[in-house]
Amino acid sequence: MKKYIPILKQTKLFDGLGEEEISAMLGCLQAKQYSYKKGEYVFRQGECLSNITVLVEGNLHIQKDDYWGNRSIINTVGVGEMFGEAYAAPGSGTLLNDVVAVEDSTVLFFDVRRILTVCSSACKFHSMVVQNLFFAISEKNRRLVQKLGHMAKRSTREKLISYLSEEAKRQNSGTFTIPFNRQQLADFLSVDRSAMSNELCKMRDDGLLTFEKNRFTLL
Amino acid sequence: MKKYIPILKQTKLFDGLGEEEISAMLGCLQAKQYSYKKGEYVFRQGECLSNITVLVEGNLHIQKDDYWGNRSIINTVGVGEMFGEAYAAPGSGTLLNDVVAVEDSTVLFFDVRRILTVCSSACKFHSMVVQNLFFAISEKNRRLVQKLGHMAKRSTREKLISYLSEEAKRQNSGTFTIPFNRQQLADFLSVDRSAMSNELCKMRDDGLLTFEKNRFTLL
DNA sequence: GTAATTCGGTTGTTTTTACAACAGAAAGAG
DNA sequence: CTCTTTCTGTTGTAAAAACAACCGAATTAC
Repeated sequence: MKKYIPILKQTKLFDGLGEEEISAMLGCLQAKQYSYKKGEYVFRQGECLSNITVLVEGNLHIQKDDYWGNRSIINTVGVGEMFGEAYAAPGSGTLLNDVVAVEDSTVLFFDVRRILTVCSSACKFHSMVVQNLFFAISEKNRRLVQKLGHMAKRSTREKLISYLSEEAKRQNSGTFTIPFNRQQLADFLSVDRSAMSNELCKMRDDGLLTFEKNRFTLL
Repeated sequence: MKKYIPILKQTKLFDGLGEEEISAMLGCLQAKQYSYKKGEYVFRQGECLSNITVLVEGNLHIQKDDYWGNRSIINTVGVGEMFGEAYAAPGSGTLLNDVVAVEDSTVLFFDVRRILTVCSSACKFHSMVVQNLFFAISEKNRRLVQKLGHMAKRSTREKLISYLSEEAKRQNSGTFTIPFNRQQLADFLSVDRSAMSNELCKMRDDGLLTFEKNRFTLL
């Protein structure tokens, strides 16, 4: 687990802490490490969470499948990102979505109660971590609202423009890659894949953008 | 401002604190009180927030209008609820939405830095309030994900069922009222009002539900 | 009380999307 | 290398939503 400390140092959760301090906290927070093969579930809808987790290898999707097989991708989790933090509060209820590995992935689990309860031992960074937790979840909140903004658009084209513009802005470049293939992007925006594919090509023909695989350029 | 202390005592932000403690904190947090007439803006998109606010009277909508006048209602804020907390972190950027009073409303403003910085004076409840803040934003996060769930549904009927079912569950009753009129509900679910109205009536004819104004019963 | 405005429902038309089926290209397995 | 599977784009059709226009009822303003 030690080898992931440089990654943890980069996370929002441990922002401001040194490697030695993180190392000390790993024990204090009862960190556990699990690995998942591509396609495996990390969590399933309806489960009770008692951990905050950090992805240290791979890629995850937070998603939901309905009775008819329609998939909706809520969010992606990249290396260094956290998930499960919205269920840390007592009385949060059960998980609303599935969390699934879209690549071979490794996840660190931290005991929620250990984070929220100031421990008696030497590690005095709990209050800092709680504030980090608050900042991190704030950012997620803002991103969820942005996603709502994409999905609120009435047409597929507008949804695409809304999403791709944000991504360009976020990556500070008119050329950027997205973490989705076509089907996943359609599931993320809640539209039909073939219709979306069609719309993308029309937008290219209209001179709005170019693309190759998951690399896009806005014009 | 004192008269709102019983309301503040009921909020998630001050959960666990007594009236005297809240009273003390009002000064410590530099609370300010503002009132808004129906239709007035509390905040506008693009503003910088440096306050966490609590609604103590009235009703607010967090919403966004696009260039063509399409309105999208992100969320409602009821008495005792908080808003702006997602922008408390440094580097949060500017507000993505408008916040508007849909009734005559009164709002209390609290200085964010005062909340996050432990003050030197006697009031020792800051860490508790930060944790409360974290729990509150967690819940908002889960509700946003639920809203994404409604909006991810492909048809207007499914969106309605998804939203109304959740509302029934939340209010623990098959009969419940919603905080929207028809236009607002349409803006909330991002669909056309007349089409939605039509669909609601079809659903009633199909025996799925009954309604009168903003009072619904699921069958 | 009357006028004006808002609100909810209805209908017909146009536009958009979903759905289904297929084909070529690319990627992966053996 | 060859076979299989996945991925992306394409097309036509059916279904659904958006849009516009209108009406009566309810609410609000004066």
